[in-house]
Amino acid sequence: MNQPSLNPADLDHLLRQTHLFSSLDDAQLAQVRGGLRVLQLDEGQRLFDAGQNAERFFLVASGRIKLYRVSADGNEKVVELIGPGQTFAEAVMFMQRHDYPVSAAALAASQVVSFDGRGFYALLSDSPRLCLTMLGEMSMRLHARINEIDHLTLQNATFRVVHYLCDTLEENGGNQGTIDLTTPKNIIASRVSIKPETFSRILRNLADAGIVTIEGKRIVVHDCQALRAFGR
Amino acid sequence: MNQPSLNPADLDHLLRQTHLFSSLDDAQLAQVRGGLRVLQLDEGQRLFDAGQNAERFFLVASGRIKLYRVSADGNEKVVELIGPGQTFAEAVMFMQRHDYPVSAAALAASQVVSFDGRGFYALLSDSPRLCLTMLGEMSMRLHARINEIDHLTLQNATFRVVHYLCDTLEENGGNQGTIDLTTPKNIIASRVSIKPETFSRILRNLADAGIVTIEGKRIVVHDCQALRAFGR
DNA sequence: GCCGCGTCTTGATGCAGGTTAAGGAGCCCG
DNA sequence: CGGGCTCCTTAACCTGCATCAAGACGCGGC
Repeated sequence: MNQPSLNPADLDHLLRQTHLFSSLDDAQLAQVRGGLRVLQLDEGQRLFDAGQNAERFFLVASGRIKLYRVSADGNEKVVELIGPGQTFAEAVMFMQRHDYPVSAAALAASQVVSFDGRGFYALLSDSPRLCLTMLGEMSMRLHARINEIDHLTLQNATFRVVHYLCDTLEENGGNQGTIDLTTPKNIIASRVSIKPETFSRILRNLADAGIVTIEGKRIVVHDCQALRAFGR
Repeated sequence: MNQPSLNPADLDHLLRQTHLFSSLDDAQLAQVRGGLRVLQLDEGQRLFDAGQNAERFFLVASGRIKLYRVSADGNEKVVELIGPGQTFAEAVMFMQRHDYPVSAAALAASQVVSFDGRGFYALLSDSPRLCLTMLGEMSMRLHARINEIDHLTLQNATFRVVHYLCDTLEENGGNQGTIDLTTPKNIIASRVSIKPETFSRILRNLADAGIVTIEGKRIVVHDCQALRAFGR
């Protein structure tokens, strides 16, 4: 629960390596620093709810955040998983209706830095370079969403699982072939839009086909080629 | 096929009422005009394919364009329908991989204006106001995509049809209660991610429930309230 | 150790929407 | 008018994934 509060040096390092802030000069960075707050979140703690008025955006320092939607009948869809070094909810600043389109909650104890949207908007309005960085960031997000829609409508559940495994494989330090599921399986299932039962079954199919080995929260991928090929 | 080529006055009018260009001064608008081309597309004609190198973005003057993806096994998903006055593929300019994420084709004979991406990028890089307009535009798109993911994962087919009907109802001149389907039903079906047969069935359900009347390509909505309520 | 609880797996059954197949309704063109 | 399009509808059947229902496997607390 009580992590040591982010020290100034670490915070500085975090800000400087955040892509969104990469084009800022010292004065601008100082202004960003002026409006920030550091939050400690317990496991399960909610950060904001969909529909809530959005004045701030966020950067994860440690832990893990889920962005999700809940339907009228209580079903939950995890839209995105956010890890250390990643920002979220920046795009909200530009929306006509000024509120969060998703909810956010901590999957584990987390440290999150929040920034003042208004202040950052001011910064944007006289720094074209910053704007272009932001535009780049947003077009990446947009593209990712189009891909997700593609996967939901043109591909099946197995494909989505395989895709998720390959993705986390290459972002978790190269092609070691081993994936440590930091995230609970039911959350991953929701992320790829299937039920936990189905996720379990699909993993077993992959194991039965000799493509992976499941050891609890550790998945060993034997044949990355075959894995990609397995989804359709 | 041979529509009269867009005359200069109409073109001027079109550019001036396009939201994306709303903040431009005369000099900037002149620069935009310098890099544009007017295209005449026949029904069914493709404008670009997914994966193709993207140097231009577009504005529809007349007609109707579909943006879509095709899966390995030949299935097609219409991601968006673009009508007169709307722009598309602007976001592509900012992507690292510089190519279209979707394909585009004309659903009917159309006139489309295309713009030079590089030139516009230059304009952006010294006009923060233009950047902010662009950011607003993109965050709207992003939000729309999140909603679509929500609808695909948390709502059912009937909901999506109802939602589509309500949307087109209010964008086609107020709540008259009558929708003229300018777009073929199989395209609409793909847009809401169902098969034509299912679309047909759902419309009949709505008709059987007395909520709408179907007269070929014309749908009369009797009770907009009940229509909204019918999706779950 | 043993209990209690949350996560994960496995099997049996159900159902929304896809698939297949067979007309019907326009509509263009001879 | 009639034949051949393409688009749409209807009906019978099928299937991928959800749902429901039991366990099994941790793992922390005492």
